[in-house]
Amino acid sequence: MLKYVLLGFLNYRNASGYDLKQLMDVSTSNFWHAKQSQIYTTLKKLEEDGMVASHIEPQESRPNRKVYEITETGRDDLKNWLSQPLMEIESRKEKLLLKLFFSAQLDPEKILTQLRLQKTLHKDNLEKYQTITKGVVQQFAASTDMADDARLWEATRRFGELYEEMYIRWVDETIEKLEE
Amino acid sequence: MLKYVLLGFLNYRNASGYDLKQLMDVSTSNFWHAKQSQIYTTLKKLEEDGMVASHIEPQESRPNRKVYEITETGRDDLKNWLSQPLMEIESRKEKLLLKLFFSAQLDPEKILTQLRLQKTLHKDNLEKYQTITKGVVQQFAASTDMADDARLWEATRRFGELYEEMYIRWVDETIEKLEE
DNA sequence: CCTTTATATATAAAAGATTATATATAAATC
DNA sequence: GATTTATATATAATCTTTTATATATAAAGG
Repeated sequence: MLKYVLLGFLNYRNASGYDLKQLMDVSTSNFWHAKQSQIYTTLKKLEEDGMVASHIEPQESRPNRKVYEITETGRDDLKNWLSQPLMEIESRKEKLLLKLFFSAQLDPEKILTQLRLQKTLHKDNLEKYQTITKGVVQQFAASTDMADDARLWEATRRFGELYEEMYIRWVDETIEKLEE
Repeated sequence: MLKYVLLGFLNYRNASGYDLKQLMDVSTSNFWHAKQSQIYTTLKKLEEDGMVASHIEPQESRPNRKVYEITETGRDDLKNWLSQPLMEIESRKEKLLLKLFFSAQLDPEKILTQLRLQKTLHKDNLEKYQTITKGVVQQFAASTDMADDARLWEATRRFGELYEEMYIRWVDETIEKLEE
């Protein structure tokens, strides 16, 4: 999948591994994230497969940039993937729920503390979605002729916001029930 | 992490790899799932590490069962993990959002079709949480002295329900905005 | 003056997870 | 009579992801 994130970005403009990591962190990290090392190894594989091509851009006093561009093959693969419908729903992994599920033998106070901590973390995250990320989307929208893109990006930001709101509501509800 | 799911179940009662797969499918699959092959290889590793012990239960006309039980070491490890607080929020991966994010170049009708399809899938899933899974929790609660456990299990079921409701609302909202 | 942050790429090793395949039989469905 | 479902375990190969490490320097902050 990371493959398609990288092709997706490179379809807009050429970028280095470093650029792609920055782009992901401010835009897709909400629903798709990757470590730096994975991005570099995936780019390498994409080049071997002829999906992207690269050239070195020399820099003074900084390591040279290796800038990638998408090839026709890559563009075809991306468009093919985009048009392929998803027939299944995504499965989640939530460590907190896992702990909760097996926490009956534990001191009841301990799981409450953990729930309260997670609530704080999710509240901070919600604020992030309501400020920073919205700004990023608006910037993109204002500076380009990508009105369609901005609508789609706003929809993905909105998902993050709704998710965090739901999560916080669930934690509140759960704490209340466990305190009885 | 799968390690702790298996130890968590074995802390209740002895079970085979097959049993554990069944248990996960009806209870934790909402927030933690695993393929059969991963369960078997993880059990093997847990035995090598002295976290579980196994014995063969012969059966006629069926392959013999390999039944695992948790050891003291395993129990200690599980309790230690349970009491360790989670300092970070879980990151998600959502293919649908990824596609949506890069779908501007695509035929706009295509992404709407995919959104509608996902809505159907999530609606089915919501129904599942409201019927079958609730029944499983109630069964457990009625048949045992595990009232505390049942409250925690209900909380994890409730998460799945809230998540699906949120998801469906988001799809509706997004379809509406894109149809304008 | 010292530490941190930002810029930039790369690889090795390990862990986690999926896909595919093999074997075996009873019971139920078509 | 043929296929599917359920019972049961196991491994090989591959793919995905994380953790850790190495190198190098300018600018900004404390």
